[in-house]
Amino acid sequence: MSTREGILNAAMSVFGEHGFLGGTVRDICDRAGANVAAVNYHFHDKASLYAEVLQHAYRNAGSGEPMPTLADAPDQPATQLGAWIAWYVRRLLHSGGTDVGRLMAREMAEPTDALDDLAKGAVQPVFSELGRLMDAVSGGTLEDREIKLRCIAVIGQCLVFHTGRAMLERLDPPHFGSEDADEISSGIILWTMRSFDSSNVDSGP
Amino acid sequence: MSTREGILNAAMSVFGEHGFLGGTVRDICDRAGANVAAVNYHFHDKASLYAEVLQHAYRNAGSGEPMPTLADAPDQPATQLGAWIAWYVRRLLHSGGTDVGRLMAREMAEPTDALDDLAKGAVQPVFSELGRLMDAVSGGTLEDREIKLRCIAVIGQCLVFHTGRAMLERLDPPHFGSEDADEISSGIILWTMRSFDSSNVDSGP
DNA sequence: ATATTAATCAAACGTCCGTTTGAATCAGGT
DNA sequence: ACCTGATTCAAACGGACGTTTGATTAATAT
Repeated sequence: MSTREGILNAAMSVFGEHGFLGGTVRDICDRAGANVAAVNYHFHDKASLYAEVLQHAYRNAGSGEPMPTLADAPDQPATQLGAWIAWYVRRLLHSGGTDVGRLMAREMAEPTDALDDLAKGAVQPVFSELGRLMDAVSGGTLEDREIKLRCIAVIGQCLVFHTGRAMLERLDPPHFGSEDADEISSGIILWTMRSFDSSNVDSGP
Repeated sequence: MSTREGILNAAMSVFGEHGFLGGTVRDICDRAGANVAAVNYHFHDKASLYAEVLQHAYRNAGSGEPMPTLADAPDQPATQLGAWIAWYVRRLLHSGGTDVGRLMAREMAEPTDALDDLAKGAVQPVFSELGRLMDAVSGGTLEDREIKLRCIAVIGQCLVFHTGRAMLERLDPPHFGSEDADEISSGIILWTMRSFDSSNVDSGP
C-alpha cells in the first residue's frame, strides 16, 4: 500500500471519528505511519484531502449485497419490497459504526458541495427503486406524492437507527444493534404491508 | 438583557452556524458585546456553555405548544397519541432551518459530552411520554422491547423530515415543508393506529 | 556511475484558540 | 464615605494546529 493510499484510509477513519475540524493531520499521518508533511505533499492541503476522502467513501459505499429490485421478480412486488427493506436495514445497521456511515451522517447535518453528487449518484437510485416497489405493491393506485410520503416513512424508520444512534444509546434500554436487524426489519415490513390493506395489494406467490 | 443571557443567545447562533468546534468564544463574546473572559466567568468553560445552550435550545424548540400527555386525558389514549404525533411533527418541521434545529442535527451526527445531559434531561421525558401513550393504546399487552421498537418507528418517521432534510431536498420532487405538517402527521397517525389492529386497541370516546 | 527527479523526514514557523491573571469598575449595604 | 463582593476588562499565557522549510534518502533514467 502506497503512502498516499495509507493516508487516504487513515483519513477516512480519523474524519469519520472526529469530523473535518476535529480530525488532525498529525493523527492521520501517525495512523498511516507517515510524516506530518505527507498530507501537504500528496494532497494540497487538509481540505483537499477531505474532498478526496468523501469521493473515496462514496465509491465504496455500495460494496456489499446487491439491492433487491422490482426487475429481479416483477411478479412478486411485495416479496421484493420486503427484501428491499431488510437489505436497507442491514446496510444501515452494518455501516452504523463504520467510518463511511459516520461521514455520510455528518454530511447530512452539515452539507458541503459533495452532498449534491452524493445524492444524485448514490442515494437517488436507491430511493427511486423503493418508489418503484411501492408503486408496484399498491398496484399503481397511489399518487406520486403519496408514494413518496410512504417511501420517506420507510426510510425514516430505517434511518433513525443510524442517524439517531447516538441519542438512542443514551436513552433507557433496551437498545438495538446490528444483531437485531432481522427483528427491526420484520417489524417495518409488517407495518408497511399492513398499510396497503385498504388498497390494491399484491399477495405474493 | 443580562450579559449572561446575551452570551447564551449569541452562543446559540454561533454554535448553530459553525458547530461546537467551529464556533469560537471570541466570536460569541463579540456578538454579545462582552469581554472574552465573560464566557469563563459566567459559565465554567466553553463546553459547559455549549451544554447550557443545547438544553436551552431544546426546551425552546418548536412553536411553544405544550406536549400532549396521557395524564391530560387518561381515558382517551388513542386521541392523545395522535395529538402527540401531530405535536412532534409540527415541532420538528418548525425548527428545521433554525439555529436550534441545526444544533440538534449536528449533535446527533457528532456527539459531544453535552449529549449525555441532553438525552437525560430533555429528550428522555418526551420519549418516555410516547412510550406511556403507546402502552396505554395497546392496553398494556406489549413487551417493553416491542413498545420501544414502535416508539422508535414513530420517532423515525417524524425525524427523517428533520435530519434527512438536506438529502430530501436534493432528491426528486415533490418536497415537504412545514406547511405539510398536517398531511405528514395524519399519515403517520393512520399508520400507527393500524398497527394496533390485531392488538388490544382503544377505540376512543 | 552519475545526474535528475520524487519522496520522506525532523524541525520549526506563524496563527488561532481556550483559558487565566490581576487590576479596574460597579453595586449595595452599613 | 467606606467596605465588600460581584462583574468587567485588557493583556498575556500555553498549547495545538496546519503548513512550510531545507536537508536527506530512494528511485529512475541516461
